[in-house]
Amino acid sequence: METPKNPTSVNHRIREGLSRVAMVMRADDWNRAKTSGLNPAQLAILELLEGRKDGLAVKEVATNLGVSQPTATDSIAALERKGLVAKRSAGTDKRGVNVGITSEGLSMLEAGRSSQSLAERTVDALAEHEQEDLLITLVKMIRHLQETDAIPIQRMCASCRYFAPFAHSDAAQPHHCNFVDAAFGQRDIRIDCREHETADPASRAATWDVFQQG
Amino acid sequence: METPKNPTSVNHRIREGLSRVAMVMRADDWNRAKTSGLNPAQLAILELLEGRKDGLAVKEVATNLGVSQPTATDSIAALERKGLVAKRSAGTDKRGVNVGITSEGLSMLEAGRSSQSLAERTVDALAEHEQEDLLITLVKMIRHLQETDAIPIQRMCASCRYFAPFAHSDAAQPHHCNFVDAAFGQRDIRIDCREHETADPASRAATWDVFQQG
DNA sequence: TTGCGTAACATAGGACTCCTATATATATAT
DNA sequence: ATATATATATAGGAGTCCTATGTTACGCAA
Repeated sequence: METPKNPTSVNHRIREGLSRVAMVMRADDWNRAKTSGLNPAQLAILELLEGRKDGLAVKEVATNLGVSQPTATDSIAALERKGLVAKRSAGTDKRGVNVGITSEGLSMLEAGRSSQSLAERTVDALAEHEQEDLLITLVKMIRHLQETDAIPIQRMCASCRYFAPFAHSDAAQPHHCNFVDAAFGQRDIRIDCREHETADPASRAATWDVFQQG
Repeated sequence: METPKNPTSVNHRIREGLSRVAMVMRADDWNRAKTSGLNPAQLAILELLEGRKDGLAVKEVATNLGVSQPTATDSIAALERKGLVAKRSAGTDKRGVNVGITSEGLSMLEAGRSSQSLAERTVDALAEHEQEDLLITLVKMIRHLQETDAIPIQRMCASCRYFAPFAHSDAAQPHHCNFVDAAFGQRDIRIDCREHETADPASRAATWDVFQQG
């Protein structure tokens, strides 16, 4: 039994697996980014900003990407040089800036979307029910990270005030979104919805309770 | 319906989720690595080499980490300066080298294992059955990547000649490992087993068929 | 056995990531 | 008002990561 890190732990093996998949996704990101003269960090910022028409503060970019603030400043500067993002000063607070994607940035993203990525094909190879389970599991992991303040609130149904889980008896479309006022299913649960509005902690907890029972 | 990338696609949302989790793991890796004066790339190499007492070629390090060969050379050189890995020339072929972890490298890894990482706690927060499902899903994804030659063969049960899936009727321990000659369960499936020996493609396919039915 | 194509690794050059520490200019609380 | 806290920028440094190219060394054929 000469074992490096308790290999009988499911936890450890899951993290090995996640690392592997993450590695592939990172390599994938390089390929996607490279074609447009970018790198993964810059591409990530562009994609982050795509869904936020009001822009983000430098600090928000940093926390969303899990890097330090100076690093975010660095990458934003690189994108600025290329004309893909632009800074404008944020409303009242004269210290803050608002980083927004430019139309050039949007076109660049659009252009890179052509071919199917390796990650995309890999997920496609899973059975439908596996995809659904994986999505829900990821939601649970991300929610846990949010609620323990490890990462900022993500724009998921789980933390959204418009989300009404299991509001319908229809097994295919049990949930309801009060923003678009429509029923939807497990596989339609959002990870990053631009219509998201953060609910207060108490109602988040209540909603999550209901969701978990399903 | 002004949507960036077909948000109705489960595939896309899963990749959003995986990216999020990957990001957290990367940030986590920085913390783990930092305490020992390393960075994630160097830590990854050290961990890769830990399970390979015979060492790896530079090229193998590169493919296993999904980076270019010069990048692998770079990082290996950084580790060499710190005395954590050592190169010796590979047997016959005088072009090749064998990169192996030193005892200093092993101690460094051991020292960094103390505290529970964020990723670890996140996986722990999942229910047991969810952990098991996630592990199996990851195995499927990685296998798909292997079989399509996107990544080199990983040391998983799925590609191992010693793996006999569903050899027993016991629902808790249906599989059998012919290396240790013991039964084991779904949650014990290995992602990176140091006893792995690659089976030939035909028997891999047959084994996988059986495994998938379970 | 000379020679060509190929394979393994190293080097060179360059753009950037990413960190910590610190400076600068507000904002806010006391 | 004054101290403290916040948002961003700068400085400095190690190292990642790429492409392109250089060195050897292998292996097979003419």
